[in-house]
Amino acid sequence: MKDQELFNLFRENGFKVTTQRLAIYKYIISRDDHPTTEQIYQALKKDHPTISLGTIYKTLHLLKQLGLIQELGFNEGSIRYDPNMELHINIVCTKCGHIDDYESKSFNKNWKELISNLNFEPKGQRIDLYYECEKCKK
Amino acid sequence: MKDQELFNLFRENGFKVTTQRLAIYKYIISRDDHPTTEQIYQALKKDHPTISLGTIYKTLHLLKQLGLIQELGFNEGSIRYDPNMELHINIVCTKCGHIDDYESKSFNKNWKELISNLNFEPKGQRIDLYYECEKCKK
DNA sequence: GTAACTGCAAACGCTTTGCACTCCC
DNA sequence: GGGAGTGCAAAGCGTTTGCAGTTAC
Repeated sequence: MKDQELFNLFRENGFKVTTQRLAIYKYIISRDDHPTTEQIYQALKKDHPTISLGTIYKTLHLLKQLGLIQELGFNEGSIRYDPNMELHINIVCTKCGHIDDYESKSFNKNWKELISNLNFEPKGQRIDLYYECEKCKK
Repeated sequence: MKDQELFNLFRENGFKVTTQRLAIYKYIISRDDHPTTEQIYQALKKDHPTISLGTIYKTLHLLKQLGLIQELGFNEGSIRYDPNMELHINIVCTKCGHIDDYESKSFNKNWKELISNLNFEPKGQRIDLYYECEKCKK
């Protein structure tokens, strides 16, 4: 998404474009794992020393509301934020919590078929596959 | 699972069989939605007036450790407990949090195929499909 | 008898809230 | 200029922990 489109999306929905909001969104899409709030906070403190956790939480809710990110709640306590809104599988390490996205055309085809046979309209999905990653096996 | 098998599973793993543990497990499997800790607590207080939330949390961890239940973390804050350990789809209402299990043979077939093509061994999965239920639409 | 479990209360950690100050538009 | 947003600190809430009393075996 171009910056201009992002700005418009914010403004059309009555939200202001601020340095903090841009920094948070850009940070999330720059990563292919799905960071926690704390990771976002730690990473942004370098360039934005006064940024607060409160702002990060508020911004994440806003981004979710705009359909730009998805929240993935886990049992470890923390929530992770996934900017990949397309149909995909989260490959999750149960030890360290690392997440990789995985795309399978045959899975997607089957999923769409399944959805078209339902008698209600789905609003989204979450597909997790759990395993133990190489690092954690050692 | 027969009571005797359950007792043995507990004892083989060095855990004692207690009234509270049995009550918690039986309550979870008696329901087809997936209750929260609070719901379990409220329901069991009637027959077990002195039961505590602490005991419920400890027991749930134990049941998870024994592979009898699965924890489903959501963003609403609370965790839900699912005694269905077979491959299935959770049909989740995003408004009220109600969950129904759904089984699809063609999905299961496709999923197993997908898993057999991976270069690592999966430890489990979680498949959620989100929608808005009839009650919440009104 | 004794090691494990329960129940209670305090502690914990992540998230939300309230409010004065600041900044976008 | 005015209202929305930020940053800070306090409050909130689900979960975990510690420990004395109790129970399974």
